Amino acid sequence: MARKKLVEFNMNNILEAAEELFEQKGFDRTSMDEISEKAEYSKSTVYVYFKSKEDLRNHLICKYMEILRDEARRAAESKGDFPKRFFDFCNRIKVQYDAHPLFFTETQQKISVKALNDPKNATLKKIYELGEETNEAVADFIRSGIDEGYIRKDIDVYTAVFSMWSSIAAAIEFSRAKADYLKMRFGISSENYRKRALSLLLEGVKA
Amino acid sequence: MARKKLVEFNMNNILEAAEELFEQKGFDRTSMDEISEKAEYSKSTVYVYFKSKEDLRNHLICKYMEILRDEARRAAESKGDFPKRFFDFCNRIKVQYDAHPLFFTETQQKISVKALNDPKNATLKKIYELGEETNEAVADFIRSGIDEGYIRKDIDVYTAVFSMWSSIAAAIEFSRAKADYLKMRFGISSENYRKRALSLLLEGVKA
Amino acid sequence: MARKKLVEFNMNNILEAAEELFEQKGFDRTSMDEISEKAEYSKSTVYVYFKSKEDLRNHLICKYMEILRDEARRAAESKGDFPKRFFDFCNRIKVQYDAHPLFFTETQQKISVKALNDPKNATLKKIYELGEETNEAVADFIRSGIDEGYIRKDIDVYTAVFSMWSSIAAAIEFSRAKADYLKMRFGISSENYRKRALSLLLEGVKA
Amino acid sequence: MARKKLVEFNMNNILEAAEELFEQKGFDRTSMDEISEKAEYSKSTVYVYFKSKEDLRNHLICKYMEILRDEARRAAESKGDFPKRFFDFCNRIKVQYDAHPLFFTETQQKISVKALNDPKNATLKKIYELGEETNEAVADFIRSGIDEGYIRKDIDVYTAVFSMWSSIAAAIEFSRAKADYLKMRFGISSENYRKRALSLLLEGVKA
DNA sequence: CATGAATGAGGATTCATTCAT
DNA sequence: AATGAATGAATCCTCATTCAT
Repeated sequence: MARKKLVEFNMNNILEAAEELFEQKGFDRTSMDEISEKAEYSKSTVYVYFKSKEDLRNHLICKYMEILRDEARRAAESKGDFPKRFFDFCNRIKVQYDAHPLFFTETQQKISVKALNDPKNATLKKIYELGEETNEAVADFIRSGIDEGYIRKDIDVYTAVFSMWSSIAAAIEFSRAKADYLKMRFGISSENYRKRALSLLLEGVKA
Repeated sequence: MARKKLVEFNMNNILEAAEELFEQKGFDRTSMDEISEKAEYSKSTVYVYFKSKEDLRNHLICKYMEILRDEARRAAESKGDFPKRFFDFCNRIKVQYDAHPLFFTETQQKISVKALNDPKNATLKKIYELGEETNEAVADFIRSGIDEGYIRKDIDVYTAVFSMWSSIAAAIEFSRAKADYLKMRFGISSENYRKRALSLLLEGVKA
Repeated sequence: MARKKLVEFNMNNILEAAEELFEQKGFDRTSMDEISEKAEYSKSTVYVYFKSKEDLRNHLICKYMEILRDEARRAAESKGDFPKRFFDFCNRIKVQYDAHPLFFTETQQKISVKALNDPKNATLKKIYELGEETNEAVADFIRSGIDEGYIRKDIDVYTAVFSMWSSIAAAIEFSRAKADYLKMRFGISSENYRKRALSLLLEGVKA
Repeated sequence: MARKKLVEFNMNNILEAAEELFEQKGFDRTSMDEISEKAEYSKSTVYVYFKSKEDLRNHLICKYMEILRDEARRAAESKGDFPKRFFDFCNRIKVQYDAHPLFFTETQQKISVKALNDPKNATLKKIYELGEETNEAVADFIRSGIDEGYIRKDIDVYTAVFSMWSSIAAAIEFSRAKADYLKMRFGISSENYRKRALSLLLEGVKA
């Protein structure tokens, strides 16, 4: 029905406004007033679609987690030699991060705790599930590197999953947060730094 | 003078109260009322010592940066084989992180921007300088690893400085944030995970 | 018609939900959302049947007033010695109060004023009329006590009507509101207290 | 100190404004905005003096309870024949009720429950204590009527305390709430009605 | 130096009600 | 008849900061 589409359309408008503001000023410093104004709905209408500010954030996290899972699955299923696939994956993640600056920050929070505290919240549950699916996909990706013979066999897959993931995130975030500084102080471009840093990571798991 | 000591004493009391609250509830969610109450000073007295809430935070960052620089220098000057010194360094950082959960979060912010915006602010200037001193010390540490022959010669020192540092931070933070999850889901202790993740990092720079 | 029955059925469902909520949380603290949810109708449907929240309350008052009038008439027409009939009446009122905790509160409000302000409101008019019918019935009841010789002849009937009625209400309300307190502090049961208090009232009109 | 007096002065101004508004529009329908405006303080200042709207109400209840206790003690200590003292007491209560229309409503609530739920709240504790002191004073008053021989000896004192008190309240409230109606419908003045109703009550305890 | 008092400017959330379908 | 959507107006409460003493 057109009904359903309209609802989705409205929700997306609000989510987009919220996302942009959260990115600019941070969650706590963004007011529902600002969100509703930016989204061009009345404040009460925002509350029709999202139970609370926190709910709004959780929906965003959900969106990020979906992207993340999809990228991870895509990487796991991709073909080619491992280093190439690794850099491809990192680049795609970088693109997402550019599009959604809160991508990492929000994605790495202790959602599990939240979910346990409020077991009725469907969004939180979904976030948890998406996390599991993502871990599995990244694990598959690592395993394919092992099968290929690029990654050494004795590595602990899940340690690698988390360690790689958090280091990749750190490298991407740093390359962006300190882009100006890196350029000014060491004459190195953000992209260049990122490549080198990711290479070091890759080196760490090589057979 | 006793004057000076008293001032320092009071400032420390307030800073400690603020730190504890920022750690527990986050900066934005902590009120000056709560800080003054916890520190057992009147709210106005807090304003005598710190110009604003933001000023309070900057003082804390300064403290963290000093710790960080000192640890980095200590690592650079330490003796022994590189892997041992590396893990020693990481362990000491971990101890600091346990003592100050905001250690990384606050330390990695884009202070540089702040400093440029408000060039009169002595605290911000100091933070910037401490950052430079720390980088230098970590660079020395990496160089000593190269001299020793453990780290490969062709590595770019400053890439390694930042990459190592952000990955170490990521590993330590993750090991703590997800301790329960790691235990429950993979039966691995936080400490154990951290060791493995840091080994991977070390592997990445090995000659 | 089936139509009419359906309408009545729906109205009753809504009224019951509203009553329960008003009793639990008070009129002002109950929202139309809650009422519609509890009644399992959409909020807009509630507005189809009742013009406003106030209208909902007036319908409830009407219901209470009808009950009250019927009990008063029943008392006036009952047979036996006056004290017996008096306690019977009080007991039945008590039963109604237990079933409808707002029975007294709502019933004793200054409806008359409301009615004068909005002379088009049929519900308010009905409330006023029911009030008059009730007074008449209670007056008959008192007169029957005089005829029987139990109540002294020189009493002013309408003073007795109102005085008795408001004191009975006070005794019943108090016996319930303070049941725990009476038990704990004086070891007297709610029912026992009520009997004694009502006896004192009866004593006051005895010949 | 002048300090303390100023504080008390401010609190009283706010309390008076709140009382007037609560009387006019009811507790739930009165906003903190209105109170602060009427009291001519900023809304935040109101919150400096009273923790919440509920706190404001509790302070008012406290005030009423003090008045009540004082009147009860005064009655207990008064001299003369019992009926005279009884009517004197009722008249003084009536004066207080005229001055504070919420006197009865607020005074008769189930404070005990509140107090138990929030044992740290000093105001609630005080309300409870004042209630006890009042009961004791009214009991003394009844006992003095027994000693004098006016009230019959076999009466249960505490039943009489509560029954008398709630009936007196009911009579006074009714005489005022329905003053217009009584005049219009039965040609009897509010005062006249009250006297008769109170006489009936007195009759009920006579020896 | 230390503090009590006072406040303007929000800030999240609620709610009765209307309207188009 | 029944309802989903939308909202303006409130509502309670918080908070960083200033100022007089």
